[in-house]
Formats: sequence, structure tokens, C-alpha cells
Amino acid sequence: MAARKGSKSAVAKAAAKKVARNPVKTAGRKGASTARNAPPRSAPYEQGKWAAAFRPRAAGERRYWLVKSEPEAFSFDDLLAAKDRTTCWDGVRNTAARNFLRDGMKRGDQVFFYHSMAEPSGVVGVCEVVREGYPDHTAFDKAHQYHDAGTVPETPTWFMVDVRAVRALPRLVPLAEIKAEKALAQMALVRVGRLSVVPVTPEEWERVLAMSARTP
DNA sequence: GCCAACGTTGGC
DNA sequence: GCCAACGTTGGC
Repeated sequence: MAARKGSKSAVAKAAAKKVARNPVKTAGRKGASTARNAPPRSAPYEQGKWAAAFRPRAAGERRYWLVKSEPEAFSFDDLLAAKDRTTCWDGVRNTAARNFLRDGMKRGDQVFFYHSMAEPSGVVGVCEVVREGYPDHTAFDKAHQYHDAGTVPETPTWFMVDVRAVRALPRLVPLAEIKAEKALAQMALVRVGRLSVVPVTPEEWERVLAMSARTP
């Protein structure tokens, strides 16, 4: 079973709209999607806002990330229950997030699993990158919820990684607590709320782990 | 290249 | 349901 990430209802809604109300858009999207393919896989990101996430690594350096999923669509428990506790992270349709998936995340990187649109929203578990960026096949599937008419397998626009669950946190760390924590004020999660894949610094990683290990 | 209209994310 | 933030689109 393919896991469905991102915002299920919103994506479904968007897909429905795309098909129902604007068939002309399909023609227009081809060109747009070529543009969306840039920058290429080996592009230098030094100028970008997220430069640190793409900088060359020291030997053996491990990086940290956070991915969001609506638990109603795919929860951390769903990941624990999945075959090999592993899933492909499909359905991401945002270029910044795509760049992290395609170029930033490397095997062995540690990833927070975050529940969005939840009661409460927060970090629930740890997983690990077990397969690096490869094309998100759901984009090519006409019947799929995440279909993107503007992209073809020869020049894929959307990418995903595979992640495997490592462990659930001792307790969920709610977004409200993260926001209240001075040391976490710079977290990408807090600063750029709508991104569904974001980098986490080693310091932020440790802090969130520490918060999960104690009662507030 | 500018920018207005529009769409999406996701908290509240 | 509302709305802030911001990405995308497309006209010019």
C-alpha cells in the first residue's frame, strides 16, 4: 500500500478542481513544470534561504529533518504498522520540500515525524531515511490523487524518499510547547509553517528529544 | 521582470 | 470557518 502524505483533503480538492474546472491548464503546465524542475539535481544552493541543508557534508555527517503528515491520512502508528516499518514519502507537491527530498536527505539521516492538523499537532516519532530521493511515481498515475498532468517519467518534477520508523517519542511534543521554547524560536517548523519537509539543526533535534523525555 | 489574482498549508 | 503566509500563474 502506498502511504499518502501531505494534506489529503487539500490535495484531493486541488486535484478535483484542476480536472473539473480548467482543462486548458494542462497545456500551460508543461512549460511551468520544466521551470519547476530547476534547479537541477547537482545545482549549487549557496544563495538560497536553505543553503545549509544542501552544503557538502563532512565525512559521516548525519543531518536532521522533519516531515509532516496528517494522522488521519497517515499516522506514525501507520508507519509502525507498515511492512518493514517503512514507507515512501509520496505526495509532496511543493518545490522547496521537493528539493529537500531530492537533494538534501541522505541515507541514515534522522527525521522527526510530525502530526499536522491534529489534536494536538506535534512531533510524535523518529524515523530514518533508508532510500534517497527518487521520482514520485504517483505524479504519473492519472488515476491517483496526487497525479500531476504537467510531469512525465522522463523529466520527473516530484521526488520522494523512503523512511523507516525508529521509535515513538516518549510523549508527543506539541507545537505549542515548541513555540514556547526560546531555544527553538528559529526552527524552520515554526518560522515557515506551511512547508511539509523542513531541516532541523542538531541543537533543535536534541532539544525536542529532551522535551519529549520530560513532562512539561 | 513586475505584480495582482489565486491556491495551498495549517494553526487557531 | 477564518486567516496569515507565501508559492504559483499568467498578463503585461
